[in-house]
This record gives sequence, structure tokens and C-alpha cells, in this order.
Amino acid sequence: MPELPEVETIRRGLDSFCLHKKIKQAKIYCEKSFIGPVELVNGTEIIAFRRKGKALLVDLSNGITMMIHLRMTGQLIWDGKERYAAGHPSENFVAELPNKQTRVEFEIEDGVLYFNDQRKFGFVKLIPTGEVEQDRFIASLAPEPWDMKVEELQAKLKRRKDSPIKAVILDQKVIAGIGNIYADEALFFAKIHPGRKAGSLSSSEVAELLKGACEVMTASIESGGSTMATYVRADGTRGNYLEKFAQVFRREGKECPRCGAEILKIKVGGRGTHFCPVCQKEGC
DNA sequence: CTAGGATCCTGTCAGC
DNA sequence: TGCTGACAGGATCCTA
Repeated sequence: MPELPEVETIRRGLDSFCLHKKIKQAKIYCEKSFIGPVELVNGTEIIAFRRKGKALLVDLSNGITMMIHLRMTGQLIWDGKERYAAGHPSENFVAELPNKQTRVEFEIEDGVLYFNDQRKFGFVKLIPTGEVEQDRFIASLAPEPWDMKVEELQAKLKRRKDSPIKAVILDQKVIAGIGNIYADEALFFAKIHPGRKAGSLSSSEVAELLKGACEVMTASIESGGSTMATYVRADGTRGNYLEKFAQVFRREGKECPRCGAEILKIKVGGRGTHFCPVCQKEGC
């Protein structure tokens, strides 16, 4: 997904467009994508947009919370006086809606909110607001990078000592909010090889990694998330916000911005992984 | 408990 | 052109 910065981006946007507005009606296009009795949201007022890790929480006036998880390809698109979208980047941000990837539609005062999701891994789930903390995913969520202590992270890495560090930081029970982009970017920042055994990191390396995660995610949030729609360049061609700040992600074959060496792509923990073989040495 | 792989689903792209 | 396999910004489940 749609990692933490993208969810925070859509949270902030929705906060400005439809906080305190009434949801007139929700329409479900894909049963799998909506868990709970849909009638519960009709006629309620949105009283808060919160976020925990990569989960967006929409508190409603009747004591129900909609937990929205975008997973791999989810998108939230606000269509009101203007378009505002975040999540998996695609033409849906500017396309006619609803379309065949639309799974849920919320008709709201002043606009329509679309939940689009190509692969249907994402979902909207209704939970009584008071029970959100007991939800399995939410309950097991680790602190976000800025709330995480170096010692706590290192202790967790020791427990997973034989797994590659990249795979471990993708685990939301270890640290919340990091996904495939920011894992690669944070490891590049800290000059750590993604395949290093988690237990082999020194405390100063863990500190750098934590610092890297904070830096790359904060920078992304400040620029509106890496996937805040596609934008149009001065020459009329389409660009992706990712290219504005990614140092290694999807840059295989290109030059490392730090040392000029060629960025490589390998597989770690089943995920495509990008790194600089010179800055991020295997051994250390 | 950990580690690693399969799985959910749709779509696109490279290679034959 | 048509087919096939690989891959994809996530998380869970299963097996060893």
C-alpha cells in the first residue's frame, strides 16, 4: 500500500474535505471488500479521521468506526469540488468513477468517497469504536518509528536474529508503518545491506535505521505522500511523485545518488529489494 | 517460539 | 497474435 505516509496523506485530506459531514449512503460493489452491516453507516456523521500504522480509522456518530486498510492496491479518492486521492498510484486518480476497480462508494455531503482496489486485498471493516483497540491487527501493532526506542527495536531484532533485516522491519508487530518502499529507503539511509541478519546490527546501526525510517517517512508526508496521484510535468508527460525522492526504490540500473555505483535489485523475504552494493555492504 | 513459503486477487509486461 | 510465467508499495496462514 500505500504505506504510512500515503495513509496519513489521505487522512489529512479527508479531514479538510469531509470531517463533520454526513454519510448519506454507502454502496457496495464487492462484498469481500466490506465487512459488517452496511446500513450502520448510512445517515451517520463523520466525527474523526484517525490513523494507526497503515490503518485509517473513521469514527462515526453512532459509535461505529470504519477501519480501512488499503493493503497492496487500495486507493481512497475524494471526488467533490476537487479531486483528492492517495494510495496505490494509478489512473483511477483522474479516471471516471465509479469504475470496475471501485469496491465501495460513500455518498457524502459535498462529494463522493471511492474505495478502489484492484486486487481486493484491502477492506473496510466496521468495529464498535470502543473495541478498535482489541482488533487483532490494531492490538498487535508496534509503535511507529518516532515513538520507538532504539533498545526496544534492537531487542525485537535479537528475537528475529536469523531473518534478513528488511523482512523484519516490514513486520508491523516489530515497527509500524514501514512497507516495501520505505524499508529500502531507510536501509539505504542507514547504509545497511537489506539481507543482513537482523541480530547482527550494532546499536548504532539500529539507531541509524530508526533515524532513516523517521526521515524518509516524514519527508514523504510533507510532500503529500509518494503516491499522491500522478502529476503532469511541464512538458505534458506524466510523472510519479516517487521519482522525486526515492534514492533506490525502483531505481535498479541507475546510479546511486551517494556514490554513483549501480543500484541493484534482488529478492529478500520474497519482496523486490533495491540497494547500493557499495554504500550497503553485505558484511559489516 | 522462529523462518520461509504459499496464499488471497487482478492486471501488466517480457519473452517465446 | 496468443500464451505463459513473473511480478506487484500487504498481511496472514501453514508447515517444518
